[in-house]
Amino acid sequence: MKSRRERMREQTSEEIKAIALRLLAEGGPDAVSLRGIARDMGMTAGAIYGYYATRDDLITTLISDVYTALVDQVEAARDAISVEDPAGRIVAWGEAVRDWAIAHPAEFRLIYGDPVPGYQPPPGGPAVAAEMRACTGLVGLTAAAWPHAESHQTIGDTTWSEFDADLVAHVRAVFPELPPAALGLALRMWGRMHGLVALEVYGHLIPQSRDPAKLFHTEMLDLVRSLGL
Amino acid sequence: MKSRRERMREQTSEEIKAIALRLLAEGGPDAVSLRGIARDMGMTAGAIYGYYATRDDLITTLISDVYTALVDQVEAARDAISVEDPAGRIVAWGEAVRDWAIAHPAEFRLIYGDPVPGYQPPPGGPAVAAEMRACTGLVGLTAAAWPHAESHQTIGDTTWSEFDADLVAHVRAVFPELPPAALGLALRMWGRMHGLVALEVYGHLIPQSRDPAKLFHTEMLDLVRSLGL
DNA sequence: TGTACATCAGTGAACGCGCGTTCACTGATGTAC
DNA sequence: TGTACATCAGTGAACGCGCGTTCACTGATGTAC
Repeated sequence: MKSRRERMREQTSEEIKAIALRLLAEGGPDAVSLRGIARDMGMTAGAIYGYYATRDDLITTLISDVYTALVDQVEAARDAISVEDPAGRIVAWGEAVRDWAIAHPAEFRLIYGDPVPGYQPPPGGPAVAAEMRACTGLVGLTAAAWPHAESHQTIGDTTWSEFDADLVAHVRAVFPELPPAALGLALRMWGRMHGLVALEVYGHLIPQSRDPAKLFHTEMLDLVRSLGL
Repeated sequence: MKSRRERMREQTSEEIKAIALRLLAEGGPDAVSLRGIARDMGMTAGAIYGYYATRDDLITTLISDVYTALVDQVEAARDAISVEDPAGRIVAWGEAVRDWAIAHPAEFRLIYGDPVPGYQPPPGGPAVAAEMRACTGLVGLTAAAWPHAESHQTIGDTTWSEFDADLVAHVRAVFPELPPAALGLALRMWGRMHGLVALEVYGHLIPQSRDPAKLFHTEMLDLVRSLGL
């Protein structure tokens, strides 16, 4: 049973994060400062140290939260499509990534770009757990598509040693039948989903394309087609 | 005939940029400040205003220079391969992008990420010219591959209206035979080359892959294969 | 129910820092006679 | 060649700013009797 004080603490802690995200969305990475957050909350900057040990601590929490939200949404989009339709699930995953990125460009930059001036991420990265989930999600999609995709890939010379040992152990435990080339394919799919979205979010696609959504959709269709689905 | 003073001016102007780039490479975006540059040059911060009207002016010049250097290198890599080998030229282009990015990660971030805290790019973007060159280069590669690629693409419902009018005018002038779907393909190729490189430069691939170079190479081979080359 | 004490969230002032930018100036370099 | 003047690159001090972080404190909220 949480005391009133505990509940208040949690609420304030959440409010700090919420306002930090709002400042991020409104003013970009530079706008996220302890003083700015405190100002917006009607507090003193020093008060935040009652909730986060340091500015970078807060940023790390933010990145982790945001990455988790992204993965939640992307997994949900995938699960809205039947497992009988691996191609649909891949496309849904990709489209969900883009939809989220377009809806939350500042958060996308926080995760995949330079987060905030002077920020030093903790060893292992600020959002290992969420990134791992994203990665295994992609491997799952690849595994489902592999029966069709295999014949379209050059699998001969790919070895497990090209990948991180922990990742390999995990993948082989969950999908014992999968060859190393499939893991490579999963990472390449990640790159393919990331590329156009990153270009668009950072403003490099807008001068060229009037319909980035369609461009991305075409790319996703081409992706599943190249998988033989 | 340039006077001695003029030559000195140019030299100092170049030195400012060179030191800014060194600081960027060594200390990240936050390290690029007029005071930091002046300190490194043994000058006063105010002296820089004799060369650049404002900090953002300098950054804009920097971005433009760096983007130009990238495009120079990428075009050279392409031109090292015979026009008889469109697939080889595409792969060379992609590999050159990655090689440059890995050799100059800070510069890559300057171009494709958030450049520097507080930087406000000029209208039209800081490196329109270089980006246009990159874009037309990709369209050229696509045009060369189109005879083989066409049958592998879904071209039916792509229209010119999905793209920027100026870009379309330029493309149609240079490659009158090319359909709109080819322009879409060029942009998607851009995304495909960008994705894995961006992930790697920003540290999202390293925890997973021990050999990102090979992963990227596989992706490029898959790209030309999917073009029917 | 009322009082005495402990907890602890938040204050406000201060610290030292580095930043972009301005400006009156100095002193070396160039030019004209 | 030598002198008088003009140009102009760079100085150094100052401006106001916002930042992260610390710390002695206040005053409200909770707890124990």
